[in-house]
Formats: sequence, structure tokens, C-alpha cells
Amino acid sequence: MSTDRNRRRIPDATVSRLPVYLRLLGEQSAEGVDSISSERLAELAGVNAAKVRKDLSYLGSYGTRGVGYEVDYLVYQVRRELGLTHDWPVVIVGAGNLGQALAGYGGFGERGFPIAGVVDVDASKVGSVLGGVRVRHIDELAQIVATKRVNIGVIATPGAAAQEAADRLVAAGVTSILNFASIVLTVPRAIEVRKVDLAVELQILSYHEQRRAGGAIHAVPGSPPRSATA
Amino acid sequence: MSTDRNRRRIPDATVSRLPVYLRLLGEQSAEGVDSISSERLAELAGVNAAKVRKDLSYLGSYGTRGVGYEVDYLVYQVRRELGLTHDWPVVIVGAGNLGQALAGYGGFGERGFPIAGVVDVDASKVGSVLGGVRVRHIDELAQIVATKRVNIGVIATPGAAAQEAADRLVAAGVTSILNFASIVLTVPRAIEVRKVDLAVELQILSYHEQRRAGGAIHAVPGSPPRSATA
DNA sequence: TGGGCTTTGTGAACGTGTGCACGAATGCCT
DNA sequence: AGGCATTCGTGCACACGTTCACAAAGCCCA
Repeated sequence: MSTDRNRRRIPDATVSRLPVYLRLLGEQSAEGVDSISSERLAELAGVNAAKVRKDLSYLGSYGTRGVGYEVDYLVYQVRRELGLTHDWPVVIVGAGNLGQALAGYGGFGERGFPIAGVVDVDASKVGSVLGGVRVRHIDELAQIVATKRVNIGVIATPGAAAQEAADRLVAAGVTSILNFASIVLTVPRAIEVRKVDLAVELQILSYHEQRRAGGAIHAVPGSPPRSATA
Repeated sequence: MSTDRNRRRIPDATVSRLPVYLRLLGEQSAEGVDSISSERLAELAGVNAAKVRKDLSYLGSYGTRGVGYEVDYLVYQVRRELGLTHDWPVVIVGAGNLGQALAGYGGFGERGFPIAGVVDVDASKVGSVLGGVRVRHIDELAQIVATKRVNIGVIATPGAAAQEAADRLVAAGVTSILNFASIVLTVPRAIEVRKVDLAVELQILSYHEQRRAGGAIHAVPGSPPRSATA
């Protein structure tokens, strides 16, 4: 605490890249690599080396000029900055297809986000076991959040139920939400929300495909579009 | 009618919001709303009204001053710009937890992205039926892509298999990839790749939680601080 | 010990995205 | 018809993000 750990604000763009660096650094460490240059890390991450250096500089001056960064030490610093020095239990709302897949996906707990519980409104789903966790009724949500000190909620419900799920999560005391439903959630300003929307991603790809096809309206089967230019 | 609607480039940030507007406009249309103002649409989308107007202005001047935008017409224009005037069949690589959830998630086909096939390397998974689609062996990938004219591939494999999956998709002729695996894919420049990474999203939330907690240091389990220099 | 080589950290330039503010266009009402 | 209220479309300024380029700082070796 004597260290100048002031309220440095790290740019959003950097925060979103730190997890990528972290995973790559972990892999390098596992392969026995002691030291890594910004150039090499940039290559692995698919970005510019200057960007890597600037990103890492927000954590502090942890590199050695002429040498690079000590991998293990950098892993430690990135983990600390991301708050990964301890586990963050998460609760999943919705035990449908997606909820099941998320619960069944082992990598959750391994990466420091153990599943504190899975809840659903549907009584017929309550009691079944997903990924080693028994599905509980959503009325137990508040209790789960309180006893397991959950800060992060995951919404894996259909869109129609998502706002209700968000309201309940907030009421239960959750302060961060990862939303897989295709709706815009309304939550208090203090709540951090991130959205993962499959349909949006596909439609963005569709845009680029359409563009690639030269904007030709009809890509009807039988006549592959061919750009005249270039 | 000026036909020079061609090589307008729409900013990435705008492209990523258009799908959101589109869904909201569809809902409004279903509720019988004929006309909508940028103000109202902005409210629904959770963004600034000026941003909505600027975004929509990239499509052309489709609003009426003093009135707003005709909902159905705008839906048509957004769909056209996003290339949603026809279906884009997708192929899913990986029939594990996630692949099953994606295939089972009905909203895929409904939104114009019918599942042309699901493939896996694991012979024991081949033959099972997911969401009405039979799982086929990955060696059939090229044939599926060719016969069903698939442009978009979805990677739902474990990280270790993702690059191989990407290589096969590219070789088969796919030009856009939606990657759910936690690795940075290496693909030819012309291939459009979008990544959805659960771990990254959770770690970003973790950062904000850690920050919220005042950066309080909880004891670090197994990470020894620096080797020497302070 | 000093010179040369490597790589970091960062100032500065450039590019992209956001939001305000206002003119321009349109419908409605008298 | 004319005036008024409304809402779009966009120029402009500012904030944020990216990349370049280079001095500073370290290591290695003669």
C-alpha cells in the first residue's frame, strides 16, 4: 500500500487485450520461455508491437530495455491488474441450451470463474445436474449470491426473460452482468454489462460478405457473383 | 434515383450497431408502429440520438424531417445494407458442448443463417442429430461448403483444434469465420474473422469488479513476486 | 571500461468515433 | 398561405485509439 497504486485508469481497448496477452504469456511460460519481447508477443497476439508496449506500460514499467519482459512476472502483474488474484464465482440464469453448454464447459472454473449456481424459472428443469452443478429455482438466486459472494451474473435466458433476469440479479446484489440474450438491458448505471450476441456477429459477417460480393443484390445459387473491377 | 450507392464504406462502429437497430425496428413494426424518430430509436438502443442519425445517414437519406423514419422502409434498407436480403447458410465445426448448443439454438435459421451442416473430427459423434441436423465427419466439410454455397463458418472446437478447423474452412472456400475458441487464428488477409471469447469477457468484468473494490489486494495464492529488482 | 547492439517507454502525429449544435426540410394548424 | 413546431442531416470540435519514431536504458563482449 505504500506503493503508488493510484487510480490509474486503463483504456477500454487495452483492458480488452490484456486477457489475450495473459493467455499467450501463460502458454509461453508453460513452454519454458523466460523472457519475451514486445515484438514476439505482438506477433502471437496478432497486433502491433508498439501497441503491446503501450498497453503494458499502463501497468507500470515492467520491461527491461534491450531484453524484453520476464514472462512469469508479467503474468503476475497482468493477473493482478485484471483482478484475477482470486476467484470470481458466477451465477448462471437460464438452464436452456446455452446455460447447459456454459455449465458443461469446463474452462469456466479452471480460469478462475467457478460456477456458484445455475438457476431457472422452469420448475421442470430444477434438480437436473449440469456440469456438476444442480439447477436451482430462480427464487434461490438471492441466497446463492449472498452466501457465495457472487459479483458476476450470466444471463443465458431467451430474450423475453432477460430483463427480468437482470432485474433479479441486480436486486440480489450482482454488480457485473454478461448478457447472452439479444436485447438491450436496462440496469442501474453502476452495473457493468457486457453483451455477447450471436446474431449481431453473424450479421456483421454478412455485411462483409455482401460487400465482398460487390454489393450485388442477388447471390442466387447458380450465378456466382464476379466483381468486374480489378 | 442515384445509383452511385456503391463503394460507400460504412464505419465499423456503425456496422456493429445496425443489427441492433434492425432488431428493434422489427419489434416496433410487429407492434404496429409505422414511423419512428431517431430520439425514440436511440432510447430503445441505449445510445445517443445523433449517433443514430449519423449511423442511418450512411445508408442514405431515408428519414423525413419533422416526422422520422418509416419503420418498414428502414428495415428494408438496413437489411439490404447488411446483406440480409437472402439467407447465408453456415457450417459449424465442432459438435461438442458449444456446437450442440449452437445447433440446438433455433434462432439461427430464423434469423437468416440456416445451418448447412455440423461436422466433427470425432467419429463417435458422427451420425448423432443436433437441432435437426445430422453430424457429419469433417472430411465432408469441403463438399458441404461447395454444394450448399456456404460462405460463413463457425468454429466451436476446443482451442487446440481451432487453427486446424480454420485451415480446413479456408481451404473449403469459406470467407468469413466466427471463432468461439480462445486462440488467435492465422488466416489469409482476405478472410474476415470475428471472435467471441467467453474468458475474455469475464476477465474484463473481473477488471471492473477489482477496480470497484478499490484495488484491494487479496492474498495471491501461488504467484511469487519478482525474482530480484524492485 | 567503453562501444555497439537490442528493446523498452513515450511524445507526437494521425485516424477513427462521438456528441453538440444548428441549418434545412417537412407537416400541421390557423 | 404563412407561421410554428418538429426532426433530420451534418459540420465541427473534442475524445479516444493507433502507429511511428526515437531517446533512454540496459546487456554483452572485446
